[in-house]
Amino acid sequence: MSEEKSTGRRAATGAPRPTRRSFTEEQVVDTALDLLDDGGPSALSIRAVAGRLGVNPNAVYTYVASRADLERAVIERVLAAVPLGPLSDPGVEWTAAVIQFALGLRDQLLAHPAVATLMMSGPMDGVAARDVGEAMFGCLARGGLPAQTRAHGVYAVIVQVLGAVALEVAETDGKPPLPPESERIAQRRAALDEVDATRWPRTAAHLDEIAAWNSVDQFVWGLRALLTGMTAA
Amino acid sequence: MSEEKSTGRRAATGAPRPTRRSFTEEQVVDTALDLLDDGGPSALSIRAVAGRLGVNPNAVYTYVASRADLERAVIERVLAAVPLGPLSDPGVEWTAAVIQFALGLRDQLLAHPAVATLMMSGPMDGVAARDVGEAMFGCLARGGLPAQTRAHGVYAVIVQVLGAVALEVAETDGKPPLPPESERIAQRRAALDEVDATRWPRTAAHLDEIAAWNSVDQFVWGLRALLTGMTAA
DNA sequence: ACCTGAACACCGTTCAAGT
DNA sequence: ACCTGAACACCGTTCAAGT
Repeated sequence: MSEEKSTGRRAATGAPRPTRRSFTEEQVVDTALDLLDDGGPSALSIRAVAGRLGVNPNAVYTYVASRADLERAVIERVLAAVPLGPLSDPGVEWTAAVIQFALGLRDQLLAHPAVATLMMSGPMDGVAARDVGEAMFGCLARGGLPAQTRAHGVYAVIVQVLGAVALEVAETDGKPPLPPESERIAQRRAALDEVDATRWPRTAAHLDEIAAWNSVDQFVWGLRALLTGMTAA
Repeated sequence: MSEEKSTGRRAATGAPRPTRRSFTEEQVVDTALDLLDDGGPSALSIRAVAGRLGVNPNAVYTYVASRADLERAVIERVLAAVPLGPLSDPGVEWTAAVIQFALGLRDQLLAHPAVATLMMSGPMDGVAARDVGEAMFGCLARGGLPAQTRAHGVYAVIVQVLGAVALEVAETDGKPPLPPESERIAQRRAALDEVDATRWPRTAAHLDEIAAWNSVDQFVWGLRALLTGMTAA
């Protein structure tokens, strides 16, 4: 109906021309996250996103380059919501700060369980991941750890935290809200009744503790052990 | 051509009748693992397994209940090949035994990278996983750790080991053999050149160390820190 | 009991065409 | 520039039928 070239601008202008997109990339990513939260890991697809937005499947490719690209964006979105404040708060002792941060990261991932799985299956090199690393480096430096220990320590903590959350989430259907901890432990405990005590006697002697492997207590215990060991080294 | 009921046996006999299966479940699982090794994570499908076996897609359901079931079987198969000997060798100091076992598990998973990812996305409650847990319990008991510490410690080690391997593998294409460590580190180092030193100064100060996060050295360092911290507690 | 053949309801991605 | 429409080459799983 109107003249497309009415502005008469050319490529000489570095600024991108105003577009007439129906959505923003943020909306597309939000939709993807909604799908994951509503239906678990298998609910995310380009076609499902398109369907929820009311467009043809291929229209999604206006906003993301591929399904993998969309997944990266969702991960970034969730990671960016993790509180980093504790790590740079000079009033909090550094190991307490790491634990507080780790609990916040865990909360965020348990709120979007399907994303936790996604995070373990691709490189974490986005802006939000960098921010996390940077804040961790700051915290360990504040703790007085020598440079080498700092670098090893930052990654060891990330491994412990993401590993624990991923294994925790792997036992759920990936749809938030997850059952409360007590319920998930009880379910594990019930399943452990099937363990053959003749074949795995030492395991059978620890059924209650094993059932609680998916607990905050275990999470913090592992992290504390790691932090203690890092400091000793 | 022949009489199907020639034996005349009935359901009263508990033993299953002899079958005329074209394959064994083991062959099907082997085929699945071959597909993963040849083509990475996305290469595994029921239809691809069927294709490689030369049968119709649904014939695969004679041997596995579902795709998820097949994945569980593949994980079990890989996990069963991890050497547990070190953990029960009384001649090896217990922390050295854990590290030796962990390196063996890492080797096995780096040889089948796609399986490492699979392992983080489902519950690990198979026979092979139980055997690993049992051996770990034995090792930590031999180390003289009190019962409570043992239970926490076994899981913390599993988290650290599987978390590290999963993140390591997540940066590859999942097809063995993976490039040698030096090459993978060099590639990470090159990518890190893009890091904005103004925005992430502490990160920028550690580019060489961060590039080496995917190394055996880092792997052992994290594990040692954890073991040290566990002993102190 | 185990296979084939056919079908259902999906995928990600690409291409050509419209506006 | 962004959308529609159509297509290609896939999925997991189910059902009915053959042997």
